[in-house]
Amino acid sequence: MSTITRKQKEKENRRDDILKAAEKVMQANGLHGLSIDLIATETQLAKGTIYLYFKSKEEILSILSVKSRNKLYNEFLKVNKSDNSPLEKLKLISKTNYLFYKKYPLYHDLVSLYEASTSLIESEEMYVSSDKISKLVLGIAHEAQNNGTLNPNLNPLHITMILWGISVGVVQLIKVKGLIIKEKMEIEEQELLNTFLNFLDNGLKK
Amino acid sequence: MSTITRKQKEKENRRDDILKAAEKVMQANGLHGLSIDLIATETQLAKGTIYLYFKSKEEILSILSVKSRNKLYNEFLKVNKSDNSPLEKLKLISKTNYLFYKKYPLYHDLVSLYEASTSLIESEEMYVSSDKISKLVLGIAHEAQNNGTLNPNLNPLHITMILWGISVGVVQLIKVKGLIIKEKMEIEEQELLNTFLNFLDNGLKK
Amino acid sequence: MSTITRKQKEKENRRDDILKAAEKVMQANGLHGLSIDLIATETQLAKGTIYLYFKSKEEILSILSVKSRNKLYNEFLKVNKSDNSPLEKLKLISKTNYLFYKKYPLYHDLVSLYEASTSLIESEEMYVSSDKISKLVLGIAHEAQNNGTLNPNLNPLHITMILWGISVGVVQLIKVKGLIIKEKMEIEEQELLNTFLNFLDNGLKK
Amino acid sequence: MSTITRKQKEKENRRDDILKAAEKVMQANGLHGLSIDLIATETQLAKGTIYLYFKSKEEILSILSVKSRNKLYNEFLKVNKSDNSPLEKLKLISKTNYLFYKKYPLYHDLVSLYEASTSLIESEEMYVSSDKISKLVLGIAHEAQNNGTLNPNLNPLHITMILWGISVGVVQLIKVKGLIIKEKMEIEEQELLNTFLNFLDNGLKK
DNA sequence: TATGAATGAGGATTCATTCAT
DNA sequence: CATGAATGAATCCTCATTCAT
Repeated sequence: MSTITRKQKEKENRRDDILKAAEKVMQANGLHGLSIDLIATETQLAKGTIYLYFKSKEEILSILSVKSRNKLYNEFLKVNKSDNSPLEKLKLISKTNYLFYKKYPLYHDLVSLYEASTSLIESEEMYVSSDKISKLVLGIAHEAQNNGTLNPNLNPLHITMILWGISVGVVQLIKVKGLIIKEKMEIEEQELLNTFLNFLDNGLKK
Repeated sequence: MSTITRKQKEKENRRDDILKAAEKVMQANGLHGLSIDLIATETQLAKGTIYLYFKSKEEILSILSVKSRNKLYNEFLKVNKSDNSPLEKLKLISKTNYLFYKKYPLYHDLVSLYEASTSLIESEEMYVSSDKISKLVLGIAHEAQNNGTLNPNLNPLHITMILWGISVGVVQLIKVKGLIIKEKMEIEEQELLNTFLNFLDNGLKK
Repeated sequence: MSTITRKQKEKENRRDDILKAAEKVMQANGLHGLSIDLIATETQLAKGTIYLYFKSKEEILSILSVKSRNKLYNEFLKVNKSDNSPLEKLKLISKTNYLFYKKYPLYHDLVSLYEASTSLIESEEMYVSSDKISKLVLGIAHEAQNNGTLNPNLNPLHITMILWGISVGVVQLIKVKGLIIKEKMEIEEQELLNTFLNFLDNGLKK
Repeated sequence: MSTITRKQKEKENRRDDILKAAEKVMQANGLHGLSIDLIATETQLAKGTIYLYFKSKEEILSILSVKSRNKLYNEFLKVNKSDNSPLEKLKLISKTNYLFYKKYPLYHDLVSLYEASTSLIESEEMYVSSDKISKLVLGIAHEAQNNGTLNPNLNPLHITMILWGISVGVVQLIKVKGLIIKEKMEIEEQELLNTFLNFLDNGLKK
């Protein structure tokens, strides 16, 4: 391995350390609780050093957002590899998004950060990570169209985007209104999800 | 008009001026770009003056959020008064939410601010303005259930929440991914909406 | 009664109202919790009106401080009129200062405000109210000197000032360290006072 | 000297610079005239820099208050090491307090700040620095009790507190009324002090 | 006289980013 | 590469006082 590559690897490691630290900080303090200071403390690096590896705090957030989206993508891949029917898979995609939120709340927040705000720079990587997901879902939607199980009124490309939008929306709802839903309306989260999946089934199928 | 009422009216006007200025600032700088300083500049008032009319920045945001939600509520009321079938009304509620976003993007953001964040105090007014909407939609859902047009798998209360979640989600999607959707996917927003409404129709009906 | 005098009387009343309100505010919020705003609210007057009767917040404090000192003076007068021996009276002066603090904590604070800080303007009235007390005590000290009960090493004028200084000092101590004295040192306030009075007796007598 | 120690020393120096500046500001503007802005100006540092060394304005005041009390404690220690009788020492403690005020008026104010206000946080250090003094004086009082020179009516613990209270009180008196005492009463400060010490002697001894 | 709206100088604190070493 | 001290713009909020009506 050449010196250059080794150095690059070391640099990569440092970057990873910093990103890991950033995650840790956010896990403890929430998305908005992230500060360069805290990352520095966590990594035992100097504040200035962080800036040798990332050009801004926003870049860190961007990268973590991409990572989160990739993680989610992997979950979606599993769904796609399962031997469910295309239509079933579409529903599972949505359900998986919910489960992802329950399992990795921070990663879900990071995915949403980009999905639901304009605060992050539009990078190529960002776009790719998002597009990958779209392509995957789109493939499934096409299958469903081809085997005639998808409601013919629903353009596969359109429904791909919509599925994403509403899945994010429902999780957002649960996240923010969860307490009210549970305590004032006495709705169990699980049942709400089931109703949503029922509705989804209804809405998608022929 | 008595002096007292005139003075009250003037005070009301000032409050309105400040709220208008706050809106203007947010229109230019985004929800998070609001600052008392900018409001002061915009209104040509001293910073301290703002505090004669509102006790904190948060109060301003709260009020604007409630106002926005009430505005949206009024739009929903119109839908409810129309002579469409309950099921049709549910769809229209969702569509109206989209139209509201197109017409008053800032107000839509303000509605979401409360829906999607924990940054605002939970005031009674806040809750009421939110609850009013839920109640309205729930009423329609019950009608749809009663006349047998709502899919019996869908609990009216659940579907009320879900309808809200997915409507917000789809608008979020359009807002954030609008450009990509249009330029990279060549989807017309209008058609996307139509597909969504089709999907909604399918999903809700028996 | 001429119009002028009536007006003056009304003016006096207003001043009194304002002063009363100021006291009330301070009773609730402490010396530093006084603000023109709160006085205005309490009196149901406009803020500007306060300034028609007093030229500054400081003037209000000054006057209240003088009043408090006069109130204390009256207590001292009673001591002087009692048929105790001069030496006994000197001790009673000090004890009375303590009792005054217990009975009217606010007035005591107001007396101290002037005694223990440079924040107030030196007005003639201020001086007089202070001087009156000195004169009174000085008279007693002279009596004690004349009847040979006062330690001849103690110049009456000097001891007058010292008596005042240490009396204020001991109350200050109790006020600020009261809790520590009681809880950590397990000293009863009453006993501390008794020791002080014993010490005083010892220190003053021949 | 290792790099680490040198850096620490530099950091210590900066802290000292800031504390010195704070003292200077207070010397000019009084205890309440201290502001971070003025410290920044005085040190030629940016406002934010101050916060690198101290977490709040209050911390600065706390530290200076503790420092002052420790300085006073050292003066008291000298008294204790002298070969005066215990009773004499008690008087010297009080006199030293006065001399301390004359030599370091600001430090005296800072000692009093804690003694006479509730504005500072009760920190452990704060308490210790105060307690140390009490303990010292208490030790002397016990000696005086044991060798039979202290008036048996005076509980040592009580008299310790009282001695502190009256010492502070007399200095307060001189500080605030000094001018009046001198010009209107024509009392020399020195003689007033002597009378006080005489009184003290009388009061304490058997 | 009375009002009370308006002022604006302060004041404390935070934090992403830079730069000399 | 690494450091971490320094920056300073930003931000919210307070309150005694003034002044036009």
